[in-house]
Amino acid sequence: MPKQTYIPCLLRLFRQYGYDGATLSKISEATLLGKASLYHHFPGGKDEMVETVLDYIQQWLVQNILSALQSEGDALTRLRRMCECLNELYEGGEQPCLFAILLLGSARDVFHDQVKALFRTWIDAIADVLIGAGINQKLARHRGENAVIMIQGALILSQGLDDPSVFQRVIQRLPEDLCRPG
Amino acid sequence: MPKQTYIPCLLRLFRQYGYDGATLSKISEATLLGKASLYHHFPGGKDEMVETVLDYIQQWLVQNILSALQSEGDALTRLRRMCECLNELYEGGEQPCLFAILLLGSARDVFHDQVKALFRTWIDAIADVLIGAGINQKLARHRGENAVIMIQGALILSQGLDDPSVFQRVIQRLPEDLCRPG
DNA sequence: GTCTATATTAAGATAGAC
DNA sequence: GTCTATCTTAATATAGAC
Repeated sequence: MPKQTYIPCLLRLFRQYGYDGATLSKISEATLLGKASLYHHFPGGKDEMVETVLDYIQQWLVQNILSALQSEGDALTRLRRMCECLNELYEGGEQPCLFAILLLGSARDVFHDQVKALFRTWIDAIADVLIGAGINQKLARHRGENAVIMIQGALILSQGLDDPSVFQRVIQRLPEDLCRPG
Repeated sequence: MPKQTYIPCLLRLFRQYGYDGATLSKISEATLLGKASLYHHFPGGKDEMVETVLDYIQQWLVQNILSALQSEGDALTRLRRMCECLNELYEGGEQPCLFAILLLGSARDVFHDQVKALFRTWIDAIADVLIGAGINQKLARHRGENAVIMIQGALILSQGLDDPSVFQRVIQRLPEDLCRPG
C-alpha cells in the first residue's frame, strides 16, 4: 500500500498519544505493518510520519478551511462554513488539535516553524474575511487571532472537562462574535 | 533536601518537555540528583512527581487565583487581580499550562480526574464573581468557561506564534470582556 | 512492499554501600 | 539522603531474506 494510506491512522495515533507517546510499537500494531515496513515508507522514522501528516493537514486546511473562507456569500456565511469544517476536523470537539500536541511535546522545536506557518495562514484568512466585511485591519487581525484562540482553548477545555459540548457552544457562537460591529 | 525543594525544577521540566519528554535522565541532570535519589523522594516514579507538582499548583491556585477572585472590591477589580496572578504563573505567556500538557500527552488518563477538578474549581470561582455582579447563572457559567478557554487558547497560540504578546493582549482585555452587560 | 531477526540505545526502576 | 552499579524493559533503527 502507498504511504498515503496510513495517514488517517497516524493522525489518530498522534492525537491519542501525543508525539512521544505514539511509539513505533503502537504504530506498527495500528497500521498492521512491521517496523521495517514502516521504515520503508518513512525512512526518516517518526519525524517523517509527523511531517507527512502535517503536510496532509495543510492540504486539508487549504481545501476546506481556506476554501470555505474564500467561498461565495457574506462574511457570516463563510465563517459558518469554516466552523462546519472545524467540527469535522475535530470530530465535534472529541479530538484534540495536532498543532497543540506538537507544541506541547518534546518535539516542539522540530515542527514549530511549520505549525507557526499554518497558524499564520489560518489567522490571515479569517482576518481577510473580516476586512472584506468592513472591519479595520488591526481589529480584524485581533479577531482572527481570537478565533484561533477560542478554538484551541475550547478543544483543551473539552478534553479537560470531558465534555465536547464546550467546543460545540464555542463554534456555534464564533461566527457572529467575529462579525459583530466595532 | 526535602522533596518540596524540587517542585519548581520539576514544573519547569514538565512544561518544557511534556510528560513523556521529561525523562528521568533529564530530571536527574536538572535536579542534580541521581536516579536512585529521585526514587527515594518519589517512590512512585514520574507519576508521583507529576502528582506532587499538581498538588503544588492546586495549592497555588487556591492561595492566589481563588484568593484574588474572593478578595475585596468589585468584580472587575477581582478579575484583574486574577489576571495578574496568571501573568506570573505563565510567565507573561512564555510558559505553557501544565494542565494542557497533561491532557495532550500519553498520561492523560492518569491525571485527567485531577485536571478536570482543577478546571471546574477555577471556572466556578469566576462564575461566582460574575453572579455577584448581577449576571445570571447560566451566562456566568459560560463566561467562566470562556475565560479559561481564552487563557488556554492564548497560551497555545503564544507558543505557536512564538509571541507572548498574544497572551498579554488577551489577559488585558479579559476582565472587561467578562463583566460586560448581557 | 513486507517480513523475521537483531542491533543499539535509552528509559524506568531497584539493590545495596556509604 | 545520596551514591554507584546494575537490571529489565521498551524504543528507535537496520540487515537481509522473500
